[in-house]
Amino acid sequence: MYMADELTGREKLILEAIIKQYINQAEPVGSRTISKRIVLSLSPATIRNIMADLEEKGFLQHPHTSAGRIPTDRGYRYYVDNLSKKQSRKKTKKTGLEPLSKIHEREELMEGTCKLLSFLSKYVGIVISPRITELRMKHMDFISLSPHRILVVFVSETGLVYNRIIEGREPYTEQELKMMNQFVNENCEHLNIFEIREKLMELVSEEKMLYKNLLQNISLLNEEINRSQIESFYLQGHSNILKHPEFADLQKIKALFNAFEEKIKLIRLLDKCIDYEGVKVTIGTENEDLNIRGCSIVMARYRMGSRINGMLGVIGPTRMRYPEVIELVGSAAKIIETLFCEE
Amino acid sequence: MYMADELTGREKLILEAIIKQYINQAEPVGSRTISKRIVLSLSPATIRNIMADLEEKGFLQHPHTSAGRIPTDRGYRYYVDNLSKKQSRKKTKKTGLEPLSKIHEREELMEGTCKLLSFLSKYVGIVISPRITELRMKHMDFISLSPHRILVVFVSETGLVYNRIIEGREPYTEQELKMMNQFVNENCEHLNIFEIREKLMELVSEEKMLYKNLLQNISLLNEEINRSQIESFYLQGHSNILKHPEFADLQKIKALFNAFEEKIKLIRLLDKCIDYEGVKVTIGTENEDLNIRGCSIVMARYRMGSRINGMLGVIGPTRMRYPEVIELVGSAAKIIETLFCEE
DNA sequence: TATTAGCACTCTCCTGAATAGAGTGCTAAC
DNA sequence: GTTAGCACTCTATTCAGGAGAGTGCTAATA
Repeated sequence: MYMADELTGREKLILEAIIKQYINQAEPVGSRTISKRIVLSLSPATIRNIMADLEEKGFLQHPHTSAGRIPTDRGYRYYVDNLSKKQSRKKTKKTGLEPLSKIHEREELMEGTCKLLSFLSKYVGIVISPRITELRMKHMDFISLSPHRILVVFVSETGLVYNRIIEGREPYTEQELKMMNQFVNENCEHLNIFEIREKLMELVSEEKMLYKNLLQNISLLNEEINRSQIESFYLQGHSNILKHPEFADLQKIKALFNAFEEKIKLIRLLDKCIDYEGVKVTIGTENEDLNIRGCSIVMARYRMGSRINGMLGVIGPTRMRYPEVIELVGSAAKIIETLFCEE
Repeated sequence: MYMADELTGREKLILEAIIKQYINQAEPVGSRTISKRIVLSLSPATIRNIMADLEEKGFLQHPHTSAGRIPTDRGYRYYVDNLSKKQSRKKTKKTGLEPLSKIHEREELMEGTCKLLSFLSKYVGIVISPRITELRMKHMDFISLSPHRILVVFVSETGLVYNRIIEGREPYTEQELKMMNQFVNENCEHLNIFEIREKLMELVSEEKMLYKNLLQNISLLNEEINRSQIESFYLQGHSNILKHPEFADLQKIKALFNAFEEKIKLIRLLDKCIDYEGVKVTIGTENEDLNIRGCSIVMARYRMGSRINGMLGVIGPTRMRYPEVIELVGSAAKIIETLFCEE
């Protein structure tokens, strides 16, 4: 799939110059421009020859005969993998993410991170909370709302709070709830939601019938767990995307905004980076979702505690300021990690 | 401001016909079209005369000399107040909101309502949860996360859950927390968050020093309360708005999407309907926010229990299917109310 | 052999003129 | 009061022409 034709030093230099220029100006880059910009003093004619070579190899393309070149997705990929890395870590200057360290509440932190990602990148920010299934219990409450309905509050060791209402066919007694509460909080610390369910099973087999109704409905929790993933999804900066000239076309805007509203699809798309160490960049057609063609995604996962994964990142046009955004996303992931670890 | 010139029966009929036609077709309406559509058999020339009258009175306008008429904001207002009402309640046919009655969890219900509002209206749906300050306590939990941080879970009588983390300068003991927990749950049922704070004040003056640190920081809750309003705000159907021809202009889209991202401003805008009984319609320039010019808002508040107010509604172009949307929003408010009352 | 200058060629974008079409406003007749 | 007729206005579309940007190729040059 990925042809291994290496580029000469000069080709690399020119490819990089073209991409940088295009990222800044959003217009096809001509040979004259590069001839002037570049350190090597080469005439436009020479540049043209090299450009033709780069086009043949699939790194550049031509909107039409008499226009300059623009990078292909493959061109961007080469740039991200081979050309942009050196400069990316110059000094650890201000990232702009500093305000985050003052937030101590999950929802607020997630939303705040998302806003900052969008604000600093000028693209669209995404943050996904850790799944509840990855969290270990610190405290759990079963609160009676009505004889048929229990509110379950789950607090993780990392301080994240999830709440769900479960609805049963049979009524519960306050008595039952109290016992549940006590049992779970005394016996289930450090367990995740599945393990807690196991423990409850054991309890029932010991003291049969006492919790019959309760347990029957605890299994409902499982269905609910899946849904909770959707709720913990943050997307910010929709209007940012409109500032970029590649989205001057109404059709493209529509397609993209449709994609943004299908949270479930987006989550699936992003899930693919969950095994990836570090910042993952997905460029244009590397994404399967057709509505997202023309866009790149820069994502990183973050860990909370032992193996608790959430994700955050940025979506923008393929013509993205990659080095800057990659660093931003990386820093954000690190900040979130340290914020939740220090407790 | 609002001139009281009444319209003749014929003028009303024609104004209504023009507005209906324009709402459907989104194009300036000519005299020929109306002449054919209308029950009265009048020639285009006569219609033109009446149109000129309506324009003089401020109900219609002319994009340019040789175009048909389009309604002014005032025209829409007259239509909504005087013309559209008769048909609006024909039969209580299916609203499409039925799936809501199966949802029993606050966040899910709010988001689901918002999605349905947007889906059924084809405009943008808005839902605002009740303020925590309006809610009465059913249960409250103070859970220790670390010596300096307490998670406060507040469950209202209506089953809404809010959680906040408060951070103190002085450390708390588990002991103190337990006493707090017990005291609040035994003495503060049915109270709102402010009243609970009062009660805690009393407690401290009785048993001085014991809860010193705790109380000092309970006041922090107040700051947090304000912020919580922002979190309970749902907006859905951004891409719907792009389907309407009045938003073919990129500038308009940008302005509107900027408005959508400034949640706080939006909330303030919508707050104005909180004292209004029934469904409130705000048309075009009746809104102060410049970014929202060209849009109408149809909102209704809903009550949960005694005086607990939330709001829901729809934002769309001034060329909106008012009767239908007004009925939709009204039904949605009623459904939410009954869902939370029956417990 | 690599580089460069020169030049014809291609394609886009902008402008202005011409034209068709929709709908009005006015006048005079019914 | 209503209507037919007609001149008029304004928009939207199409088409041709010209400027501009940038290429691709060829032949000359170092």
